[in-house]
Amino acid sequence: MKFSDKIYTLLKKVPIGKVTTYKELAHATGCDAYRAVGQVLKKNPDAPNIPCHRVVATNGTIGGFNGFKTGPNIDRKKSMLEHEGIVFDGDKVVDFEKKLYKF
DNA sequence: AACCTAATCACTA
DNA sequence: TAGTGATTAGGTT
Repeated sequence: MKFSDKIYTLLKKVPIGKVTTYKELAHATGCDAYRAVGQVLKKNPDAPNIPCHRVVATNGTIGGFNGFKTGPNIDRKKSMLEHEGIVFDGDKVVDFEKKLYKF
């Protein structure tokens, strides 16, 4: 429970207009459980308070969302991020490293 | 350069 | 205890 709880807390700390990666998130928790992060987010116990859409892959791509590696859900996520101030170039984030929230 | 495979960690049933 | 997953990195073609 510590791992997931940490993930939630960190994610809530991410300000609007910023994004984070699974790797950074995992490293912030102390483990490199990239996949575990996704697992925890998938469960998403506090969806409205946890911006899972601000979590992207390490290379800047969205990676996946809501169990869909690609498709309409991804577009939905992109729209949300654009609304937050994040710009998307195809499936990649523009100035991703610049907008990456560092813990 | 692009694609595919294997490895790794935590969580759920 | 065993299986799964919203990934990542590396090697191969």
